[in-house]
Amino acid sequence: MEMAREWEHNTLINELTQGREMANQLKNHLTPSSSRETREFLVEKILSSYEKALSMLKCGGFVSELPHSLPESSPRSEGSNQDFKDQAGKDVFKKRKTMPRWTEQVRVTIGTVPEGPLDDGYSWRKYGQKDILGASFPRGYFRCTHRHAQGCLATKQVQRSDEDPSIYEVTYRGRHTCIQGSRVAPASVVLVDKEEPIEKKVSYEPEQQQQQPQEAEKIVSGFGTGLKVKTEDLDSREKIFPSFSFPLSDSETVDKIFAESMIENSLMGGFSPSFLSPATSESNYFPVSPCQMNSFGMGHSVYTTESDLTENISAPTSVTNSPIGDYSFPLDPVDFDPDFPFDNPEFFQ
DNA sequence: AAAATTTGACCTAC
DNA sequence: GTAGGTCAAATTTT
Repeated sequence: MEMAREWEHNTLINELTQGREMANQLKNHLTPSSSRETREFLVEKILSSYEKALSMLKCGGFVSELPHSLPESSPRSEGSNQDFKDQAGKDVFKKRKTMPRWTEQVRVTIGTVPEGPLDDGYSWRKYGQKDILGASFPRGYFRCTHRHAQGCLATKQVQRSDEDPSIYEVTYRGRHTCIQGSRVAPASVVLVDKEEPIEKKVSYEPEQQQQQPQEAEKIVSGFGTGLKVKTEDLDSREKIFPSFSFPLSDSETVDKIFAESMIENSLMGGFSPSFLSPATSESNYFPVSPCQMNSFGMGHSVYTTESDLTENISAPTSVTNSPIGDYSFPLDPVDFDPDFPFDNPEFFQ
C-alpha cells in the first residue's frame, strides 16, 4: 500500500511534469514555421495530462468523491456461492472486494464498427442484460469465456452512453487470469475522458427505450472533439478482424507527431525500464491498468476499485500508442483473496 | 451438437 | 419495495 501510494505519487508528478514539458514544447512551437497540427497535438496532450493527473488523484483516493462509486461488493460475490453459503449459513466470501474495478469510456471509431467496443481483445460471454434506471440503453453483463475452463473471473459491463451513443462505458471487474488462446488486437477505439456518469443519469426518467443490443450498434462515429488516437497493440498478429482496417499509416502519422513532440520522456516517469521490454510470453499478458497507463494521454479511465492500487489491473483495451503496449508484469502472485478457492473447480459455477 | 445469447426469475444491498 | 447483478432455462447461432 505504501508502495502503491508512492508509485502513484511518482506517476502523478510525472504526469504533471509531462504537462509542463509539453506546454514548453508548445511554447516553442508558437512560431509560424511550426505546423498547426503539432500545436494542436500538443494542446491535446497537455489537456490530457491534466485530465490524467486529476483522474489519478481520484483514483488514488486523494480525493474522496470518487465518481461512480457503486456498491462494491457484488451481490452474489461472483460465481455461485450458494455452495458456500449452506455451509456457513452466510456468505463465507462476503466480498469479492479485492476485485479491482475500473471504468473506461470507449468510443467507436471508424473502422471498428462491427464489433464495437466490445472487442477489446478478450473473449466475453454475455450472461445478462439489464435496463438501468435512468439510462436509455440496457447494460450488458459479460464474463470471460474461460470462466469455467480457466477459472477466469474477469467480467465487464457495457453501457451505451445516453448522450453520445457512440460512446460505451465499459466497466471491467477483475482481471483476466486466463490465457486467451488468440489475443486479438483491441479494437480501434478511443477512450474518452470520463465524467460523473451517475449524476447525469440520475435525474432522467426511466424511459424504456429498449434498444437492440450490440449487434445493432454499428455506429461509426465521426471523430469527436477530443480526437485521440490509439493504436492497436503491436503484439497482435493472430486474428485479424475484417472490419478492423487500421491503417498503419495512421499510427505512423501519429507516431510522427509524437516524435516531433517529445514523447520520449513521457514514457518513463518514475518507472523502471523493465517496462519497456515488450512482452513476448503469451502467458503473461498482463496489460497495465488504465490508471497506470500513463503517457500518451490517450484518454483514461476512472478507477473505481476500492482496493488499493497495489493491484495490477489488466486493461484489455490497451490504448497504447507505443511499442510498450504489453507490459509483462512479473506475474505478481499477490492480490487475490488468500482464501480464494482456486483449486475448487466447483466454485466457478 | 456445442457454444453463445436472450430473457425472466431470483438474490442481495439499500 | 427498488435497483443492480447474476442465474439458468429457452432459444438462437455456429
